[in-house]
Amino acid sequence: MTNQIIQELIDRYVTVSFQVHKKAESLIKGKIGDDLTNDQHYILRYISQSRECTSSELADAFEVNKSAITAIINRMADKGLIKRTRDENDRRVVYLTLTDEGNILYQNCQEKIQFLVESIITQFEESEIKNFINTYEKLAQILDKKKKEELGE
Amino acid sequence: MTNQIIQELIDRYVTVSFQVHKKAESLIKGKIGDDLTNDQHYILRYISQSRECTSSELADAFEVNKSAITAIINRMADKGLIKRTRDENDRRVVYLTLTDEGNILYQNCQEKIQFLVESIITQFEESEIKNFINTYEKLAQILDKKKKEELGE
DNA sequence: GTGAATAGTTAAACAGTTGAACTAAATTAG
DNA sequence: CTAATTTAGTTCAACTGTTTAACTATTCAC
Repeated sequence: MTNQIIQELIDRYVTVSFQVHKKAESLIKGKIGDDLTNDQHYILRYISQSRECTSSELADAFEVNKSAITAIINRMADKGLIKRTRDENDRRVVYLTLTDEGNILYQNCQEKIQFLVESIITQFEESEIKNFINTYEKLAQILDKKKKEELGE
Repeated sequence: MTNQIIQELIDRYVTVSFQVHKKAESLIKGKIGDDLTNDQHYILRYISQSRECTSSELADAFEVNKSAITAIINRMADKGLIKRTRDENDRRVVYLTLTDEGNILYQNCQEKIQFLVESIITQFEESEIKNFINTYEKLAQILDKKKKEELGE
């Protein structure tokens, strides 16, 4: 690739990734409504998909400090959406689970988001969207490696 | 596409887009350092690329309220990075420009981010990354249309 | 058993966001 | 030409998310 082509690709990538993220967040927010923030919805998703979810795991996945997770979980626990349970074997560990109320709210939002994403994905050819997601996943791996490199320096 | 395939694609997409966004933000933050937030850096980028940038335009691009932009611009103007200039023809309008200091800081960060993105992009075959960005841009358009549909309802 | 590591919390400080109320200027409609 | 409406932007209160540093409580390693 020539320098010029690379410059152009960088510019297009930076612009479009920003735009897509902002637009997607905005659409999802419209679906979720005022009961949850997007982050909170994603945390409910993460907890419901993980077998034994802890604050540290969330902090890792979200790439934020554990205290940021504590704050979010506090708010959601106050609203009765999440329950904390101490591990009896290692009493430092706290497992996070959805309450019934949290689960109902999550499923409700999830369904709407599912519809939204489906209505978007199905506008692409199957091969195009599959290639897209494949590259996206490769990108995630590369970013992960990059992150570890930077930390290792 | 069968329902099952669609479900799987939705799940992969939601997961990977979240991951890539978090990882990319985290890497960029590492490059920018403590002088700017990622949002602030992107605002500098936007202003420096736009000929006559206003708060309303930024609010539109960022999909947030104008008052959110006012708050960000206030902080950056206080730090001497951005200058406000009233339009003499339409005195409601305020144009935003970078100060020299703002421009130097921006260029400095921009260079590092450029290197970062380049080191990532060049790990893909030219055709793969081009296809990826093409689909990404198509996605941006679809999301835009979707947004307008939702507003129109 | 003592010192280091781990899981999580707390508190202060700040960035980002919303919604509503506001100012000031421009546009439009009668 | 005035009055009502729209537009650009700001202010304020309230809230979410984040970081950093200091802290508690527990477990691990030697």
